[in-house]
Amino acid sequence: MPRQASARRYWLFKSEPDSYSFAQLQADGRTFWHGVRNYQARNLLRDEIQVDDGVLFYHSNASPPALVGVAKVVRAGYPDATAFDPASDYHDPKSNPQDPTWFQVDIAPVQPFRRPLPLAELREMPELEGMVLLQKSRLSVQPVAPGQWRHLLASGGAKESW
DNA sequence: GCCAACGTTGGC
DNA sequence: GCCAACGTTGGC
Repeated sequence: MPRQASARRYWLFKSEPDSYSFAQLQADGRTFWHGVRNYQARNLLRDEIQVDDGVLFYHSNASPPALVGVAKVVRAGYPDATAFDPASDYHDPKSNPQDPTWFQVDIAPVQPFRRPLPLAELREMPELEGMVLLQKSRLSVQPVAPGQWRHLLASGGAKESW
């Protein structure tokens, strides 16, 4: 049974554009969001993030750091195989394939913001009071409240839905 | 490049 | 279980 539209949830994924940019996601059409090695983010990837959820794509360590586009979840959490690969930068020798520690989801691009929203500008928006990104948090996968989502899409000139 | 904030590790 | 030391993130 399909979920109610009201059950769709929203997330923010950070990526350094030098390693993986929104433009690259658009070129790829879809990607495996692998390499997350933080337990709080892992819990979201494994337990909370569902197909069709919305994703805000954030460029960290960029000039300026900014929200740059909208993506959607196309596959829910499953084990991150790079953890088992000794040749991978993300190899985790403590992770057991029988009981994986690290998870990933797949996302696909929806559309870029017509106007990227720099972090400094986000900090000025009263609508974003309490947003995880603006708190002292280094979480690379984090929740976004529905009101914040709507505000950000409107501000960035992106459509409400897909 | 600096460095503050944060998360993880490991000795005890 | 505490907490100091260490490594990483990420804005500036």
